[in-house]
Amino acid sequence: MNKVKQAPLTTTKAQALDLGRHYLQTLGYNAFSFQLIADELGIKKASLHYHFASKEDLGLALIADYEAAYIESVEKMKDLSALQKLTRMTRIFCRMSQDQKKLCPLGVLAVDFNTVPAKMQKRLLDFHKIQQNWLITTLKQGLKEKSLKKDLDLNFTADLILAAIQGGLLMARVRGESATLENMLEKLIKDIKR
Amino acid sequence: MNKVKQAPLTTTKAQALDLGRHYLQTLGYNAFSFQLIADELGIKKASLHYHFASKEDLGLALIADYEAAYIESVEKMKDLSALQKLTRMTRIFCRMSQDQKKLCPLGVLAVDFNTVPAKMQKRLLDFHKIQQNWLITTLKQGLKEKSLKKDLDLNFTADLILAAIQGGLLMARVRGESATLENMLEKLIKDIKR
DNA sequence: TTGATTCTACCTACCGATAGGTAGATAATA
DNA sequence: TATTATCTACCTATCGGTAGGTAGAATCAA
Repeated sequence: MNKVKQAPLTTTKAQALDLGRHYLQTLGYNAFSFQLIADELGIKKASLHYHFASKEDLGLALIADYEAAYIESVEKMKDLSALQKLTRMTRIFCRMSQDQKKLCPLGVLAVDFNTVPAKMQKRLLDFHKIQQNWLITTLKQGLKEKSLKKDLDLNFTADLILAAIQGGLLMARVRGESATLENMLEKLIKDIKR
Repeated sequence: MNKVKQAPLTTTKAQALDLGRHYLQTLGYNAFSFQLIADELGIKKASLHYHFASKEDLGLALIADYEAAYIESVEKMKDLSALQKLTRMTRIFCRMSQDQKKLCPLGVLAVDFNTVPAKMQKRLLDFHKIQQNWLITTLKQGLKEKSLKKDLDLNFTADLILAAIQGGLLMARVRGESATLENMLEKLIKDIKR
């Protein structure tokens, strides 16, 4: 008797965000449009502006969305060993690449950085710092667990992993294959194991 | 008496290419326009189409231009040791980042890959393979010269260096500093030294 | 319970700006 | 005179964004 109205499985706004992320990851920020998303949803572009007042709005929502997903998946790993965490984390990006050679939204927006509103630039930097800090913390955990080489340079290693992921995603797209990325990240972790 | 007409120091076409590369590296492929370049040159957009019939034309020229510069600088290094080559090569990208946090044209076009004509996609792959092969060859040279660790995985190391460069450039832009990239590439080379 | 009101989520129709690109005239040069 | 390099003027398509309207669901008051 209560809850007569069944809520839609996914709202238009949520679907729009999904499509937005898809097009951001495949086409880049400047090559995807409200029109593209609206067409895919079967609604009018103006209706999309009801949910996202501006492209900046949508862009900020996409970053927030991706960040929330990242934080959630990191949260899920909190009881794992450092090595397990690192492996799972890299697997996220391998799957991303396997899925139509998509790129990390952060990497895409880094390329489009200079064409994006200042507020988005700030969010990007904040998010990047979160990723960096998580990696450093996880590497520290690995040192404590004695699963990583004890003379590891934490900052360097964290940056190298982040760069390898972003660069590897680019290379996977150009080559049209994700295997190299998977091998690279796998070996990279093996190299820091003691 | 011969050569009455002094050739312009740089032709309009060459200047357009320089500006095109500049905007490609700072804004991405889809955010720079003929208008932008024409304005900067002080000519009309239509006049630019005299030199480059289409944006694809300009894009192909930019790739060819960058490739030529790459090959030339590689040619200049041909008598150096492997370690010197690697150091000089990474320095090219460090300077790129120092110069207004520019990205590698290849990395930019990898992000815009799906929005770019097939002919450009092919050239990108070709060029990428050239870079990869050069790195592998140089690493082999390093093995012969006994300056690199003898158990080095050549393909992995070459890919890692390429990825670290592309990813590092992205990170440098988001962070607004190039120091990390320089440190990263320096340490990466140190790590493969024996 | 009914009627008025407000809210949600869409619509049509349009705006100015800019994109890539073309036709054809014109000026300067060899 | 033929070629090169530029111009003016225009095209169509699309961009992000807005104005104003509407059907239907939800909320609130009598």
